[in-house]
Amino acid sequence: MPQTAFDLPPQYDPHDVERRLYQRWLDRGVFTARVDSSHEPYVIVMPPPNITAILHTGQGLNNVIQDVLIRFERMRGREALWLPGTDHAGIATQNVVERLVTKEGKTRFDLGRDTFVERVWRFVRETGSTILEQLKVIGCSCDWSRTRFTFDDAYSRAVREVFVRLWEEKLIYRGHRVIHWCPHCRTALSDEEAEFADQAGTLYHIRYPVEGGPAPFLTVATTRPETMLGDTAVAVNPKDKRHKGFIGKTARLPIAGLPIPIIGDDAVDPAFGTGFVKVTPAHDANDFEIGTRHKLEMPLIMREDGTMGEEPGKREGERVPPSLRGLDRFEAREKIVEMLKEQGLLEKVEPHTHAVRHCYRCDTIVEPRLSDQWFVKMQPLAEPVLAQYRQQRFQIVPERWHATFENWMENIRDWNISRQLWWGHRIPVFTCTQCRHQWADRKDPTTCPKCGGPVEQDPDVLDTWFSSWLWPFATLGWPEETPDLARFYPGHTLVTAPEILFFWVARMLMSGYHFMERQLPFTKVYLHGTVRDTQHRKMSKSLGNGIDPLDVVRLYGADALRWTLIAGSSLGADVILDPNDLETTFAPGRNFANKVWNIGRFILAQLPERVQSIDALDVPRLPLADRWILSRLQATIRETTASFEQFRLDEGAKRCFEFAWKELADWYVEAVKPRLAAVTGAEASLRDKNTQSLREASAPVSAAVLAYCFDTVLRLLHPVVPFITEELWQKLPGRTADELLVVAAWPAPRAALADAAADQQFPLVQETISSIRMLRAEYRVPPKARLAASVQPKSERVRRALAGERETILRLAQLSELTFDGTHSSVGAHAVLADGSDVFVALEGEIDVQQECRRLSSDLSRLDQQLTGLAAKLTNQNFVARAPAEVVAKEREKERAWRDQRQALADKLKSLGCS
RNA sequence: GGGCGAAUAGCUCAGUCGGUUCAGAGCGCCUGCCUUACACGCAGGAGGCCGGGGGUUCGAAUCCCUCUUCGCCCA
Repeated sequence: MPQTAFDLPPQYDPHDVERRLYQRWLDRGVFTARVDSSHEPYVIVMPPPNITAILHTGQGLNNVIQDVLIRFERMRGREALWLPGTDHAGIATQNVVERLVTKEGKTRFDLGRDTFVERVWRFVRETGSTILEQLKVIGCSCDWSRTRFTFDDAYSRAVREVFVRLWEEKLIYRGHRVIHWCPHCRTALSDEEAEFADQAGTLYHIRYPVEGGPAPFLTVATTRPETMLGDTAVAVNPKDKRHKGFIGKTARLPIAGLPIPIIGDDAVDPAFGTGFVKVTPAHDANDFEIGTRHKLEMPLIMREDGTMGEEPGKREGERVPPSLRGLDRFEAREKIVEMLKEQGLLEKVEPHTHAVRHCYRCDTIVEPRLSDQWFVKMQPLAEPVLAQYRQQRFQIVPERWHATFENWMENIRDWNISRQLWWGHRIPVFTCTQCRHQWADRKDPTTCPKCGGPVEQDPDVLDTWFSSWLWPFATLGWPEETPDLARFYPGHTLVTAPEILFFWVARMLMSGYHFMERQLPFTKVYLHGTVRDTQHRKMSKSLGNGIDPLDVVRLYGADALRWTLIAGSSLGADVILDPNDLETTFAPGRNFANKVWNIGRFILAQLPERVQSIDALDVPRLPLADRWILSRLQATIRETTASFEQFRLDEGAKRCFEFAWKELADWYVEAVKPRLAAVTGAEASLRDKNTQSLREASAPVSAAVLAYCFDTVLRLLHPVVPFITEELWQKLPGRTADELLVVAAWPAPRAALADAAADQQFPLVQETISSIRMLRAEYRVPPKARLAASVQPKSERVRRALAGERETILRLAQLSELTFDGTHSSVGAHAVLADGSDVFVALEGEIDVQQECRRLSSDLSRLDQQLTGLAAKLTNQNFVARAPAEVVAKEREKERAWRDQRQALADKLKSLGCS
């Protein structure tokens, strides 16, 4: 097979490669987990994105992390299953489709429930898998044959089964209480869905006249004056001495003009506002508690859409005056404040910043509202999971989430699972219109099982999270006992953002434990960071500070995107990207890919058709450079593997970068060029027959080493940058047409190739070369000028190491001559290596002795400073006595080397006649 | 109000067990190079009181306390 490496373009073009390779992986079915294999499974379930979603950078990060892990474990021989899918996302989807319907000039009410739901299904069929297609573009190796949707028939059966079981276990109940209501989405929300946001508001101090009290009026402070129409009491803390005389008296509610009692309740905070609190039981959760204790009336004074008044069909006018009826709650607020002002009842207003809950889907301010909803009793589900956590049966990484998780689990609150939506799993609760019997059913009943009367189904649907909390097993076919379920449950790692730790992760742990015979769905939860802009603001559509990952793929390639995301996020830390400067943000990834490409281009061009196996080499007899690079590779394998195992993906990626670019390309490749050239005949300047034969003999060896190193580092890099590595790996000699890197074996370190001596000695070669290069730069020696140099090694061992790499030093330092006897002509530049070895470069006529003196004495004084510090340490009895012997020994060794170095410098200064 | 995290080079960040020539990387900057794998590159270089203060220790970027600034979560 002729080498085609030089046909490769000098710049890597990802677009050509990515689509083709991804298709090849798909065609070969390498992402499909086999249910019948003998390999131990490794399972990740993807956090299902909403069907309305298009890929943003945060999801990019989330999925690339999962892809790195799944590719890593797949290569390690596990039966890897990465299960993808989408979430039907009740509120979000209903909102999106409602907007589409609005554009058509209609409302969902015009269409009616069935037609609207059919319209949503059409939307799902048309665009529901957009984001999954986008994941393919960035290289995600999901098992697409197992793609699931939380509204699939089978999945829906699981949801219903879970509801009915919980019902039977009496863990589902009907609650009458104040919940979070989104007037825009017209549905209830769970505690988690109603997010706090600080808001600059106003505190209104309002006077309520008092009948026969200690004062003509009292003053309440509120941020929501419009709710006063629903007040049924004023409360004070009975311990509040200021207001004691008021309890038992009656206040007259302004505007509504109703008498309301003044009551005492411990829940009132005397320090807030005036100490008087208006009590609106139907529109405030705390007031509801007070109202319950005092058996107060609880009138609703707003409709579901957030306008003032009672619901249509209900009695109007009792509390909301006609002038306010139908007004939006915020317009009503202004109007009420105006009315109060006119009546002289507005005492004062002051700015007041407070946390207000907003709908997590539409950002509307949530209205607390009294209503009937279905709740899940959570404590019985949470308790055993918390116990499992404390027994370390699963782990949250990074550990700092520990307290947050425990705190939430300990104080878990019941979960409002009903949503007043049309798009979602219909709640399977049925009521007999005749005998009022109510029950949950796995099948849709036609008649009441008790009396045979007609039945009605609850009109509401379930919270979306009530289906996604079943994701790890409902996706595998539960409640059926499928082979997939038996094989791939429980899974292993869950990768997600901390935002949904409670929404989703905690609940999955609970449902898994509860419904899957006490088997937790995964043992590791990796919570990664958030993608932010340079001002540390979360990327979001509304801020316009997002980065479209597909733009990045188009401009820089998928590998560049992946590289930036992985290398940029250390364990659990946020990733900062600059949406205004994609070049600075993503060019490093592209540049690295290009570097790998060119390393490949060079190596492939050098390799013969048949390359020796690394096992065939007599490793201890190899040149130092070979032994060194092989040893560095073993370290790279070990460190990268360990990093990936601990989710330290950035570390693993950077270690490979270091090896490929710095160690392999910058040093080893450069070092072996002469040896390889001897075979290709490109460099004919061979000095003698001995050298020639040595070079010829070592060319196949260098090829073997290069091939092994490159093959291995491609494997190590593959999880992070799958495309370019696959493309190059397939071009290595000896590859058969059907071999794929994606399923190649993860490298194992070979103990025989670790070489501590080479690790120590090659850096001397590097240091020699660097010091000569430094002198060249210092004296502005023209790049092409070849110089004569002489090194006086500190020891015989060093001499042998340097002499063994004489050719390397000659080439990389651009020398014409190199001796190891330390002899030198009169004029030249000097350097001293860390171990005290002496370097001299002949620079006839170009040397400035003054400059030479300055440089060497500055080195000397730096050393002196270091030595003084070190001496102080070593003469400190406390240090010598208390520090570990090993540390003391190291310090002594350091001192010895520095003294040698210092001596050599001093000698040089003397010989140069520096003052 | 309670809790968590962050602060290290101009920028974005590593620094895991307190001790290695530990003060690092990438980008940016300066100097010189198109050295036939790569200018998306090569070689050399400048640049930091490790946020302030206090403490523990033989020894602190690293552990403790405190202050300042920023971010997040929960009520």
